[in-house]
Amino acid sequence: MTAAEPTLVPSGGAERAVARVVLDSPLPQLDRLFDYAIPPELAGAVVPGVRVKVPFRSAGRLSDAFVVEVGSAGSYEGALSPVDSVVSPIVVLTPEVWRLARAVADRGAGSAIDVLRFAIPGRQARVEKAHLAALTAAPSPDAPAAAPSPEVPDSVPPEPHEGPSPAPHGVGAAVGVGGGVVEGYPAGRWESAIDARARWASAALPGVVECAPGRWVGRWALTLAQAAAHTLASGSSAILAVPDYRDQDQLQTALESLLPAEAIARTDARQSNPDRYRAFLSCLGDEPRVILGTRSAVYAPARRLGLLALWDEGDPLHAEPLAPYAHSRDVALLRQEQSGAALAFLSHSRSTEVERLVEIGWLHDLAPSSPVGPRVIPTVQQAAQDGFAQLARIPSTAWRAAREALDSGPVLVQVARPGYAPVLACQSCGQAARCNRCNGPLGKSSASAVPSCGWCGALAADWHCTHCSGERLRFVSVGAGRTAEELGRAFPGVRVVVADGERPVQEVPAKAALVVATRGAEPITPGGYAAVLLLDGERMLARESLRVGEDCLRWWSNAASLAAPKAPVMLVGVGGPLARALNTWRQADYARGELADRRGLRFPPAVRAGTIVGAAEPVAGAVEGIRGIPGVDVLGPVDAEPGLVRAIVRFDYGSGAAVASALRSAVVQNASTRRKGTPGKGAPRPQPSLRVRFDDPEIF
DNA sequence: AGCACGCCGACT
DNA sequence: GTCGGCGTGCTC
Repeated sequence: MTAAEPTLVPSGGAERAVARVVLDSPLPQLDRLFDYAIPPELAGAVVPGVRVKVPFRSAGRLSDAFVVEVGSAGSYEGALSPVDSVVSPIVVLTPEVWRLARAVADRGAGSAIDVLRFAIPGRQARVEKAHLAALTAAPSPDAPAAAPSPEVPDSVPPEPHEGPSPAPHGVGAAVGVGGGVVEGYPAGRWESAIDARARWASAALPGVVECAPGRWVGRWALTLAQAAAHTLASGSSAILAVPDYRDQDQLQTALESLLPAEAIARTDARQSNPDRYRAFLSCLGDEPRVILGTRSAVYAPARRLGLLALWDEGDPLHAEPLAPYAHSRDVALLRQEQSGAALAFLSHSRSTEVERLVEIGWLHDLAPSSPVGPRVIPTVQQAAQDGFAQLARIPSTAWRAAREALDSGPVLVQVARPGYAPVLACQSCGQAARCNRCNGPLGKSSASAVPSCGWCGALAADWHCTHCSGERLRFVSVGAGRTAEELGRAFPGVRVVVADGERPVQEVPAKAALVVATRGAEPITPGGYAAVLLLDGERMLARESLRVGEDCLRWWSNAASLAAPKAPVMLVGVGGPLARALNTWRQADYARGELADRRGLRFPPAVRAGTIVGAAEPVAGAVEGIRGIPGVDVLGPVDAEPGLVRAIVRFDYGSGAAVASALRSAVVQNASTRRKGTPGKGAPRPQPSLRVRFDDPEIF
C-alpha cells in the first residue's frame, strides 16, 4: 500500500464494516456472497473488485475470493471471520462485469465464479508490478486502486495514420479508409445506430480490401474497424468479438490502419498468461479502448462501453465449451441490456438465432446500401466428360471455369473434411473399417502412410474386416490432401496450395494456383480469387445435425465472399433453397424459412433446450421440479452412458428464468446431500451426479 | 471438498 | 455409562 486515502472510519466508530465476497470454489452450493469482517489494518484496502484471501472451512485454511460489496449492513447473523489479506490493490472485478457474470450464471444454471474465472485472467505478479509502477510514475498520480480518478478529458486521436488504400477491390463501390466513417451502408446509419445505442444485425459486404499497403483483409473487418473508430472518437470503448485468431488477425490489421496501437487491446486464448493479463489491465485504465478478442472478449472490463459487436456469430466457436457454456451472442445480449451499449451482429450469413431476434423486433436490420453478392453459379453434379475433371470429381462446367480463371489468378477450392481420407471402409462389404484392437475408426494421414486407428493409434498393418473378413481398404471420404492430389493431376503444371486445420495458411499471393482449403480455413488473397469452387456440398449436407443447412450456407458464403468482383463461384451438386439463398445472396431468407420449420417442430432456437445428465434418481427429481412450469416439456429420461440417464428439456424463452432457477436448486441440493450410492466401498464418484447444460448447439 | 456434529450399536 | 461408527449438512 502506498500513502493513500483512508475512506473508512477507523475501528472505533460506526457499525462493523463488512466485505461481501464471492469465493473461488467450484462447489455450486457456495455460489453466493459470504460476509467477512474488515480488520482495521485493512480498512481502505478492502474495496469492491479486489482479490482477497479469506479463512474458509473450519481449519485455518484460506480461500481466494473477490470482494463484491463493502458495507456495514451484514445480512448474516453469526460471528464474522476477518478478511485475511488483500492479494492485490487492483480492481479486477468491476461492478458491471460482476452483474454480467451473475446474469450469465443465472441464465445457464451455473456459478458466477465459473464465469469470472473465464472473464478475469489469472494474476501475474510481474506484469502487475510493472503496471503499478507505470501508473504511479508518470501521468496520473492517483492511487492505482478503485479511486474514481479526477476526470481527465481524454483525447484519443481517431484519425487514420496510415495512407489510404489504392483502389481497393471488393464487390461494390471502391472504398477509402476513413476514421470513424462506416462505408458501404446508407450514409450515417451505423454511426447514428452506435450513437443511439441501438441493436441491429447487418449483412457484411463481400470482398476483400487493402486497408494498408500490402495488407489485405475481408471487407467485413474494415466495417467493424470503422465502427470501432467511430465509437472511440466519441469517447467510448468498443468490444469486437470474433470466432478465431485468423479473423482476429484480419480485424487487428484493419484496426491498426485506423487507430494508434495503444488504443487497441487484444485478448485471446492463444496469448501467454502474462500477455493476457497485460491486455486485461490496459482495459482497466480510464481511457476508452477498442478491445479485440475471441469469446472471452465479451466479458472485458471496458470503460464506458459504447459498442459491442460480434463477427460471424453463427460460428460454433462462439459457443463456450466450459460451464456454464454461455454463447458469446447471449452474453452480448445480456451485457447490452445491462450496460445500454450499442449491439451489432455482422456476418455474411444469418443464423436462425439472429433471425429470431430480428423477427421479434429485438434487433433491427441494417442492410448494405447496395446488397450485391458474388456471382454464384449453382452447378448440378454431372458426369464430367473430361478425363481430368473426372479424376477430381468436378463437373465439366466448373472445371472449365477454374481452367479459365487460372489465367488471371488463384482459384479457391473448398472441400469438406480435414486430413487425408479420414475414414476407410472394407472394399468388399463397404462397412466402415474398424480397428481390430479397440474398434476405433481407421484413417490415413498421408498417401504413403499405413492406415491407423483414430482412437488408439495402432497401425492396421494386417487388417481384416470384422464383418466379411475382407482384407482390402478403400476411401470413404476424401480430405483436402487427396483432393489436392487429384486436382494436381486434373490441372497439370499448376501450383497447388493446401490449407486446413493442420496446415493453416493466412494468405496466398495473387498468382495462378489452386488453393485447396477445408471449410473455415480458406486463406485470403489480394484482390480476391479469380474463381471459387465449392466442391463437397453434398457431403457437408450429409452430416446429421439440425443446423447443417445454416452451417453449410455460412461456410459457402464466407468462402464466396473471398472471390474477386464478378469472379465465378461454382456451387457443385447442391440445389433447392440453399443454392437459391447463396445465388441471390439473401441468406436471411433461408434463415427465415428454417426458423419457421423449427417453430413447427419446437426445436431451438424457436424454443430453448437443455440437457440434464446424471444418476437416475437426481435426474428424476430435477425433472419433477420443472414439470409444472408453463411452456416446458421434457423428453426422456433415457439411458445414456452406463449408470447415467439423460433428459432433454425444452422451454419457451419466457420460462427460462424459472427453469434455470429450479434446475439450479436441484443441482445445489444434489451437491450438498451426499449420494448414498454403493455402500460397500464403491469407487468415489468423480463427477457430480447431476449436470445441467443449456443451449448446447449439438443436442438435436 | 473437508470436517464437525449427532444418533445408533457395543464396549470397559 | 461412554466410545466411536459413518450419514448428514455447513462453511461468513
